[in-house]
Amino acid sequence: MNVVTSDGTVAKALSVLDQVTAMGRPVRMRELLETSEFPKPTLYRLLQTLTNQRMLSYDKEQQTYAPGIRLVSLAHSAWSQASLAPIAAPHISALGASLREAIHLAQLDNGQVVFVDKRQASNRFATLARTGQVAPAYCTGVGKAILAHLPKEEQAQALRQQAFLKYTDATHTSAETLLRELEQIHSEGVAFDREEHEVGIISIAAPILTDAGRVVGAVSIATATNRHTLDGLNAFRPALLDCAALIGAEAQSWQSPSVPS
Amino acid sequence: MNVVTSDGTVAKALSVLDQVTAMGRPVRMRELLETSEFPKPTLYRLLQTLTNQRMLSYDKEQQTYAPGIRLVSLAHSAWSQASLAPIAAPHISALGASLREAIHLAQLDNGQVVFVDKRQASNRFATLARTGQVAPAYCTGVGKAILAHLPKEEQAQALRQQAFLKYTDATHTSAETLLRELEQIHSEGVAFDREEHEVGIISIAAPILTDAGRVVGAVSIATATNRHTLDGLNAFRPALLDCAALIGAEAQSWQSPSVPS
DNA sequence: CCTGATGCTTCCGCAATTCAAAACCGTCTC
DNA sequence: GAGACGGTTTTGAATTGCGGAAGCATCAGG
Repeated sequence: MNVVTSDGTVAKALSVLDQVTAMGRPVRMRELLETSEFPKPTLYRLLQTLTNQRMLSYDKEQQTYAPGIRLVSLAHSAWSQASLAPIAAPHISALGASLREAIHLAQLDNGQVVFVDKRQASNRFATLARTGQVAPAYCTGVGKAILAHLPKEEQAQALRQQAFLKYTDATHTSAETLLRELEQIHSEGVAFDREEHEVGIISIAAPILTDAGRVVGAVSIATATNRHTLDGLNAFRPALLDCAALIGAEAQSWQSPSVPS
Repeated sequence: MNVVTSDGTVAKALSVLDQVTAMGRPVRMRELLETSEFPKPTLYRLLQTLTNQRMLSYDKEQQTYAPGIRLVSLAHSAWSQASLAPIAAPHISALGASLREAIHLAQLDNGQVVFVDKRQASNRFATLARTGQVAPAYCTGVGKAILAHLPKEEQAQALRQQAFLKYTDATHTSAETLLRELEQIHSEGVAFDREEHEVGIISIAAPILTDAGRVVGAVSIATATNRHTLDGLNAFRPALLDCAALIGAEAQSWQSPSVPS
């Protein structure tokens, strides 16, 4: 069992891909070079390869690289196979319809929370736009709900991956205080986001557990402080837990994260 | 300038990734091995690498591989940067609202059409394109609209990539007949899908052209034969062309496909 | 024009990765 | 217990990837 030995060329290529996508706009090689750990010709070759593979698209005029459309089609398969979204869809739709608030469905990936589906109460157009977005686990309702129900080993691993940046006054800034809350969440069965990620945004989240007791994701009801108080969110608790239970029952077995030490 | 020399390990890894996603369900190594061009240990190593990189997820119980959630988050960047969707969103929403039919927004990738956004008017035909889905170019409205407006060189390249499988009685089965229709589409400005991909489904599509005259995608209005006739679709032509023009105007410059010979 | 600066691209010898045959191991079946 | 089947590991050979250094464009300002 090899350990931290990041495997080969593929890893390097993907790291470059990550870097490009993270920029959030078309970038020139120069800009990447500043951040990159790779020397110029290597970076160049990797960009070439990724472009050939259509994972990146290259604008000849501007000499810029941007994520390629191939990723969109790859993600479709991933979304419809590897995510809870297809299974959960009817349930979160029902939940979203019964109470007029935003519903989020999220899963954990590499210590981060990935939103795999959303239901927006007000405008039903913005839904897909935000699917796939990532957020830190330690300061979101869904993130904490998942973390709290992770097996010890994996939880420790995940906690080590948290950055503990202070987004707001309420953000946890250390593993210790977070861990204390996680224990409480574990016993209570729901997690709250108390404006920890964004001021004015609160949520109540419940973990999605399989029969075997494994967490596979979380659902949350998110709202704004000018619409509800934290205490007010408690009213949603039964419906939320119900929804999470229904999804969990259908998500029979699920792939394990399989993260090596 | 090396030509068909598919570049290295990254290409191989991605080809395996493609193969897994194409299966549409979790697969065991054995199944992949049957189709794969790689010998067993090589395939094994590539799967390992992809799993380590979280591009695939591995179910220890079932010993199966499935697309990883990392793809979903990667795609978010791709979708919001490399696709027309963000720019086109308001326009296709408007179009979808004014007439109650399904709107599709698509782009070309490697000879295939990738649906980057859609608006469903009624829920009746949920089987239609989901975001990220791919379809052949030669037998869809959007596909033909794009092909018809491609520069000669790229068009020839794209035609070579078509499989010309006969999905229905109306499907083109050769480049010759398709090319003839493409010429007509080019002069007319819109393309029709005459149940070429699926029986009972028709559409009218318009290319999205930049100021420079480059085609960057297509919009279509799709419906069922029991709701409209092909002639009936003509009524939508002005609105569709209008929408396409608006999107094209905003899509200033766009990355070129950059596919080597 | 030249000249220097910047940033992309190519060369090329060295070395590290990748490759795949063969052997090995763990299960499941008869 | 023997045999078949899939998955995993080993290992030497060699293909590939690597990256320093040098080569080009392009664009300033002199």
